[in-house]
Amino acid sequence: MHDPTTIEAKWQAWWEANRTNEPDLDGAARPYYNLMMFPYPSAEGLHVGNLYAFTGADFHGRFRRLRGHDVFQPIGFDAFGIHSENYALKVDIHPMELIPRSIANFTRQLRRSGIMYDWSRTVTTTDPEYYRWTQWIFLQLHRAGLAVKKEAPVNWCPSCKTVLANEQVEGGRCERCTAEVGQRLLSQWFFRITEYAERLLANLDWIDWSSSTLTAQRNWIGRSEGALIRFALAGEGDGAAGVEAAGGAEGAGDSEVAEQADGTNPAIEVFTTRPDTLFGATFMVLAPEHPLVEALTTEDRRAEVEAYRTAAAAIDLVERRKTEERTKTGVFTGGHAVNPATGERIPVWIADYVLMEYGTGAIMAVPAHDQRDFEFARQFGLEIRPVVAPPEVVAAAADPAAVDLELGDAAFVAHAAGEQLVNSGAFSGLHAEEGGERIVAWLGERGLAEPQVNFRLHDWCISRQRYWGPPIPILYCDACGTVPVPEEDLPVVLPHLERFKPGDDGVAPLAKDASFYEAACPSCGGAARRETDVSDTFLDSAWYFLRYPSTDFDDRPVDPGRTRRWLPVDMYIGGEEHAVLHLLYSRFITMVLHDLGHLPFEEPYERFRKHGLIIREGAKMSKTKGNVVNPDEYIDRYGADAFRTYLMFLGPYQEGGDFRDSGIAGPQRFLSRTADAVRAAVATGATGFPDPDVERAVHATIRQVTGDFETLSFNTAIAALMELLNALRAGGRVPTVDEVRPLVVMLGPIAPHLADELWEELGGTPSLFEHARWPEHDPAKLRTDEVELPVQVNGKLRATVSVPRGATEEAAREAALAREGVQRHVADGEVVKVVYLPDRLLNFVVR
RNA sequence: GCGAAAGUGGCGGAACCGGUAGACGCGCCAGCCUUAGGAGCUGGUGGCCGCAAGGCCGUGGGGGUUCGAGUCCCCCCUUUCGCACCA
Repeated sequence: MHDPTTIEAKWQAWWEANRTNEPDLDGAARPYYNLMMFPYPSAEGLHVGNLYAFTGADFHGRFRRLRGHDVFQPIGFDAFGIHSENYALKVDIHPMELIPRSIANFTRQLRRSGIMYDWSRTVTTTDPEYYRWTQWIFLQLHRAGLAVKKEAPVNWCPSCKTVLANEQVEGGRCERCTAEVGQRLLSQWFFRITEYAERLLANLDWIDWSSSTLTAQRNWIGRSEGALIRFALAGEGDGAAGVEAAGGAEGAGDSEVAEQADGTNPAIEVFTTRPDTLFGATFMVLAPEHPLVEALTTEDRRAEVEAYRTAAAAIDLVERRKTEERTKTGVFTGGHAVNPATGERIPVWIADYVLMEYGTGAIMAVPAHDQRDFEFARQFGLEIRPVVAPPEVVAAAADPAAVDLELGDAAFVAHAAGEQLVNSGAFSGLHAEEGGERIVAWLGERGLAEPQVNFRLHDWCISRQRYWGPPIPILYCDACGTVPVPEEDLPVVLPHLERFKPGDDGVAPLAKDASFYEAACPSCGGAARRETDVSDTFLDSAWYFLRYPSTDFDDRPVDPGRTRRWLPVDMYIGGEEHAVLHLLYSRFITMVLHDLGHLPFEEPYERFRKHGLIIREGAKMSKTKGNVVNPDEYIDRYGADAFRTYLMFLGPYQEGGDFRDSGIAGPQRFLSRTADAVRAAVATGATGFPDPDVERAVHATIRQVTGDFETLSFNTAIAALMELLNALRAGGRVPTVDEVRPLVVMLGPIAPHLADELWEELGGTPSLFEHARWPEHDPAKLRTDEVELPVQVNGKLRATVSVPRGATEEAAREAALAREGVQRHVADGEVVKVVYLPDRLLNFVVR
């Protein structure tokens, strides 16, 4: 049993003294930027989940390095944000004191893990020299018109009188005082990421990412094609429940509608993906906070409408999104609008199932063909009128303009498989999809509709009414208005506030520090007030990878030369939990900086691979369950090499796996036996490949392991090396140094300390990672003269026979039939067919 | 509800284009060695029948395609994750 502690300390010191892990950023010939998601340095220390992620990325980086690349593998700390702030509040230690401690602890843990970090180029987001450039990025977006101020709702605890982050709301209640949480409108800064929605979506077609991550991004962006349709408001008495429009396209454009579309009377605009169902729109629904509600509401309905709006506003943002089991609620406003297709007066309701944030905040309700509208109509007894039907129903009807379609308990939503329009005037009988286009075109002539694309992606709210973040670099001046802080005045330093708790009065912590917010207007020199919100942590992490190669430049965020050489990132490995927000935001920021001329590329990560989640004995790790793995304990006990090997062996890296204490014994034995075998080989000094079977095993393993590393299949790579070791030691044989050398090199990415030690013992110049090359397999060495041919009868395996490579079918048959087990089954009937795949398989088909 | 992924021994997991299911490891069993220690070494280990040779069954369930299906197609069940009334 070898003692890992000594050699791990030895090699860590060696690597550091010789700057083994610090590539020459200006001279590297084959730069390879291997990025991993930098951690949030929690006070509890490094989590095994972090280490799992980093270890896999390190396997990849070290592999690339042994393949001849100059690998840059930096690390940093994402240290701003609500987690740190809340923890600091809990333990009552100021974050400016707590964070450096946590970072020191993380650094200690990471340094002993054997990961090939370049410690000379770290990035910490809370460092003013870093967030100076975070603020600079804000200013670039502001100047480009991509940072704007808008009103937006936040979670609001009426008892604590404070803004709450979504994480602080539990079951609709404040996690601290359990009061019911509501919403409040605040003026906040937004980045207009929606301007980039189309490009962010389009580029997903060519970047090389894990497919599930691409799907998640596509869904999040949520592009839908449809139409914007305008429904004129109907006056109190006019617009009889007319049906004349049902006569057809010509008749439908009644003068009243045309008149009202000219702007004298505001129309209700809706977005729909189903313009084909317009003739079935029997009512409308607005979001409770829709601006037209006021105007639409009739006197007799006012009290009820107001009550509903107030109640809706009191539901917090988190709860409102939880929709299961909620029955539809809503209130009639008393107002009406005109269906532009039928000319009918239809009632306008408000309901909280319509969201102000999506589309126009208003919908045309087609209960026959939308499940939500259907439920709402059933709830309130509104008309349900089918306008789309399956072709067989249409075929059976005398007139497609007057079809009676029976709906059961659900709306009929199909429309893309040949369904046809019915009860839709002149459009009746058309296929639904074509009908929809024709209806939009027809209304378009009157300015009542136009094709439109909508995204579910929202603009990115970056304002946080908290303390622990970079101040937003904006000033408000009575004379000059909103004034950006001049770039030369950056950073706007976050002051050391003793009392940084979110205010009892709802204002941001920085708004209580006059020495912070009182400033001179950079434009007129008069009194101005600083923005007191800080920015979202996601902004810090949206560009950290751009900074790593340029950390030694203090006069620019990114150095053009370094950036050209190292970026975009060659490989980014990280958790799927960041599949959407972090990855999308960093793509957006990169795209904007590209457009503004600061970067020569618009996609930051050429390849992204997600890693899986690690669980503990079948259950998620959590502090409350007490099943959290502390890496320190395991490294103390088994060494970093064995721990790394086990982490990557316990399951497929991209799917995650189950951590079991007992499992670590296997990898530990494997490393120990490898050391024994190598040392035995060195002791005898025998060279060459005396045994062709062993030589073949060496080459087969090289091929297998190389392929596995390419696809991040680390578990099978380790298994293949274990197999090789078993072959080298089979029957108590002692391997030669030549047999063992490729094993040691391939062990490099897995157990770097031991591999470097054994490399040295084999007579190599340290470090392995500087002087060894990944072995290549020789295809000629894989060939055998004899092959084991599986023989089947009717697809069932009956024997395997040894035949010469490339044997003819006759020869193979003869060899197979010579076997009694085959003969017996073949003799049962007549051989009607023989399937022969040379060197692979022989199958007799017997009837 | 929508989206994504996955169901294989006692356990973690292998299996490239359909072609010897269970590699590798844990655990377990037997043996060896030993100052019995949770060390090391050797061999065995899917289930059932059989002294054996060998046979039958077997990749969540049910159908199908094929000489041949863990792998492809259809239906169903279960689990995990993400989104959550997106019009």
